Amino acid sequence: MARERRPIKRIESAAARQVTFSKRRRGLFKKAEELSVLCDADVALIVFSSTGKLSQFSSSSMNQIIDKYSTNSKNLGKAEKPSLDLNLEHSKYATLNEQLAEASLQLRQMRGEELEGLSVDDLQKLEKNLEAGLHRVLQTKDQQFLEQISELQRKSSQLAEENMQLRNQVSHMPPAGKQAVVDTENVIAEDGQSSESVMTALHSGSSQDNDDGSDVSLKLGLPCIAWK
Amino acid sequence: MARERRPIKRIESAAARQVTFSKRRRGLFKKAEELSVLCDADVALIVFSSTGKLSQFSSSSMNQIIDKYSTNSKNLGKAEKPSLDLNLEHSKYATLNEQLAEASLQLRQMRGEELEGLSVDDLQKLEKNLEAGLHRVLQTKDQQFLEQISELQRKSSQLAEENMQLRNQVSHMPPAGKQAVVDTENVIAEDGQSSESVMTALHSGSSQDNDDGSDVSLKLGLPCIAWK
DNA sequence: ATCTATTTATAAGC
DNA sequence: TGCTTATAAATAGAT
Repeated sequence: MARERRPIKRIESAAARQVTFSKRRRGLFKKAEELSVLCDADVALIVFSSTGKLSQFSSSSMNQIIDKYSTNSKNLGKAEKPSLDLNLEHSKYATLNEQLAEASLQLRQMRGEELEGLSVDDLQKLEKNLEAGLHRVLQTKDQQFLEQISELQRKSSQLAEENMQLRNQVSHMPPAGKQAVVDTENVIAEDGQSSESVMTALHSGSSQDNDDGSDVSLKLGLPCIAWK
Repeated sequence: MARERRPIKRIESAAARQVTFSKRRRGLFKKAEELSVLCDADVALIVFSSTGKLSQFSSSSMNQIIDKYSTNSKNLGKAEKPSLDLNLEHSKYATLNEQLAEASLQLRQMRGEELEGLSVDDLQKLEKNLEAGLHRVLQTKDQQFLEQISELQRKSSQLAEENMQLRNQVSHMPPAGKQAVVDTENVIAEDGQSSESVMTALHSGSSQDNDDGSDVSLKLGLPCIAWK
């Protein structure tokens, strides 16, 4: 990253290694902190230099993060670290409990429960939040519908084209002789379907939907109002 | 480091935060590994995203480094933790953590964030919940408005009545002489105000609102649309 | 995810 | 270590 690229290999010169260590360590810690602040992440960084010197950074309590890590990575059955004192344990537990209670209350209130204690102002904020959330949910749903529709239209076009080709093929067949091995499943109605009727084409074709194997997951039971 | 410097402050937009988190996390992990290789350092990096997801890097065994860290940072031997069911503690803790994570996710989703993984069915359930919640919130708000209106009307009537009595009293006063000790409170109105004009009565009377001391908390700044 | 304009990080040299 | 500078990387914002 500088005058010349340095290969990522162990630096043999102890002096150069030490210099690079200092510079890069500073950069690494800076980036660690920036990540924790910018993205509201919980970050713990422990570095032992080759001489054994310890440096550390943690966005919150190092012990707390390590504990969360141990729990989270479910390396259970570790007799390793009784390092946390009981008070810390308890306060963490209490904190979690509080957070959970708060989150639950918010959830219930968003569902319209336990609104008794709220002021008109609180209610209006809640209303705004709900409307915003509802709006985003509807947008996301619409987007999914549109994607499914596109996919269906693509498939329909493809089927229609196949149909056309098959029809063409049929009309060029010798009028008399019956051939034993003709796969009648793919023979198309003679009057043909217009290109506007893709949905109809799709439905009539759905019973023979053994095409390219990709899966269209439209669920036909969905409310029609949403399609308007 | 890019088109524009980004202030090192929490990124408010969840989407932008997620994008930046991904990019910077990758960079951070890369730098951590480079440091460990170039400088022969022992590095451990633990990152929990704001959504609680764990990422980790360690140049050797994570447990080994954590162990080394505990030893190194705390010579204060704490052999005290009598591991009273450490596993039980951990599982309770883990359960709480899971519940909190679940509740947080639900909250974020109700606010319209992190909808990416949801199916159309999920989205429709969410939509129903939001609509139901919104409906109840609106009902509650309306109810509070109605209560405030009733209270105001009650007060208005009362004021109107007092007003009537006072007016009556004035009209019965002898044009000239002033009487000092007459008890005017119980004099009856001769020509009262019609009962429809309570609001007018309220407004005209508000400047002399030194009545029984009960408090009407209507906030006049509230949006009028809500009153329709 | 991919593409750039910029900002940062940093390798060398002192 | 600290400073300077040329250059390699990282990355913010847009696509």
